[in-house]
Amino acid sequence: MSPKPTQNQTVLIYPTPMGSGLTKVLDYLNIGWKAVTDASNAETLEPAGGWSGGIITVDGNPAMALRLAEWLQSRSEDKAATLMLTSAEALPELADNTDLFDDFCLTPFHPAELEARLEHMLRRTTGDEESIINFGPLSLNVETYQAMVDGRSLDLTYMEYELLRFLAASPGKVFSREVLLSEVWGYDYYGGARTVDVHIRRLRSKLGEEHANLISTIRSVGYRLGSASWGGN
Amino acid sequence: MSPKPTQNQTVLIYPTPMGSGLTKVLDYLNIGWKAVTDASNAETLEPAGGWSGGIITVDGNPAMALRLAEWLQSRSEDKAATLMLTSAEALPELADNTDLFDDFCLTPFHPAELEARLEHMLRRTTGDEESIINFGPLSLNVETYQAMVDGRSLDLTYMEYELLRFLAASPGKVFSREVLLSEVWGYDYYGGARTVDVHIRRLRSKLGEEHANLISTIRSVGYRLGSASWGGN
DNA sequence: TCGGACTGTTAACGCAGTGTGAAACCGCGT
DNA sequence: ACGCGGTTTCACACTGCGTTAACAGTCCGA
Repeated sequence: MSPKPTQNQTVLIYPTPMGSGLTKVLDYLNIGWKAVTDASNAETLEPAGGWSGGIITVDGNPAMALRLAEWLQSRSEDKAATLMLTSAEALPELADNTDLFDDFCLTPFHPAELEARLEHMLRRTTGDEESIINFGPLSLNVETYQAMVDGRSLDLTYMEYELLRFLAASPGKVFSREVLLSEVWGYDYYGGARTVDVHIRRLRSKLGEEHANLISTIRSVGYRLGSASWGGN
Repeated sequence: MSPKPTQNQTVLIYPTPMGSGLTKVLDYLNIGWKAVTDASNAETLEPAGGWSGGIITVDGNPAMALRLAEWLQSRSEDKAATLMLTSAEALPELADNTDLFDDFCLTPFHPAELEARLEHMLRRTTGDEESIINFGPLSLNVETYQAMVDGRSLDLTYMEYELLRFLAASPGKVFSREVLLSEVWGYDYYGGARTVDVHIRRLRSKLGEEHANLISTIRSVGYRLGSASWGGN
């Protein structure tokens, strides 16, 4: 979909401090990161949307590294994207725990290699799934009934979700209250037009102050997803 | 399928002649191989069971290497196990065709690295008939009908197991009660929708207080495996 | 044949979600 | 400045949905 996904992902780094080579690659790929010292630390530092993946160095403290990998694996419900950094000497350590990570990279690494592995891995887990509607910072997963803004997951009720989904299906297009009532609520629904207003309001408030304007009001016409600057269809 | 594949597998090697380092690793892992010169050659040399995978060197003739990888990919219906050998210079060439292979290894390679990658890859493709479904702290062994949470084994009844397995097969996806009834109970089952609720409840209670929220309710839609928010809630 | 485990049904209950009215608020034209 | 139609916001009542517990039927092994 989006050519260069505005990386809202944050990967876990172990240990701290991290190598400068790693920093450069992550910066270049525009991947957010946080370095942690152990599992409990990883828990407290966990970003709102959860860890997108992890880059864990084995050498130094293999036991802790493996424990972290395991924790990360069990933590994330969808497939965890974990990459292990290891010297050739520590490789056998990994060979026995091949199910704790997705990929590994020998140190010292060639930046291009790490880059390629990271891109490959993150693309994989970001999952080019279908049935995902994206619109600006908004992202609706129709299968899982989950909604996100800026990587922060929203907790929407049924009607709110349906309404937002309908609007997002035709971004930029304006819908009158009558149309919304008949399309979202049901063809034979008979109710006051206030109903729509209130649901729009609840949506806006859940979107947060900063994104409330994602839904714009067209006075005496109806509502629309997207601000005026967005070219509709 | 095959629990421990007594290596009857044959992997495709390109180009010929191959490096002696590669030979050693393959011999050590007891993996059969045949070296080919091009795609048509690969077709005539193809073993009875088909290629189990490929190890393709990019440098020298990148175009042919990519063509071979593509051929191999299209040849095997399940995911082809293709490993590319490449120098750091030729890496960008690969980065644009990331869907043509499974993994790559920089040359000159450390034998232990190649060994680890091959094992990981081959285990993945041959043994990917993993009869174990993992989801967060949950783990279902389909063959033995055992379920575990946090390493603690659950004893589930038949229906409970079937239901949980169905949910775990598509983690995160929401299923309506009707779908669950028809998919889990049977195509022509006619019963109250409450039946699903009750089984969900029994599952939750067996999962224990701490993990009851593994199954989340989507009001007026259905149920889903996975907590409401992707990270902490 | 009996008994226990598994499965499905029913009904009561609590509550989140939803809809409604009214009041405050705003933009816009006169 | 004023007033009007429309919109936002709030509080409240109600409905429908999910949860839960208890019960009845069924299957299967001892």
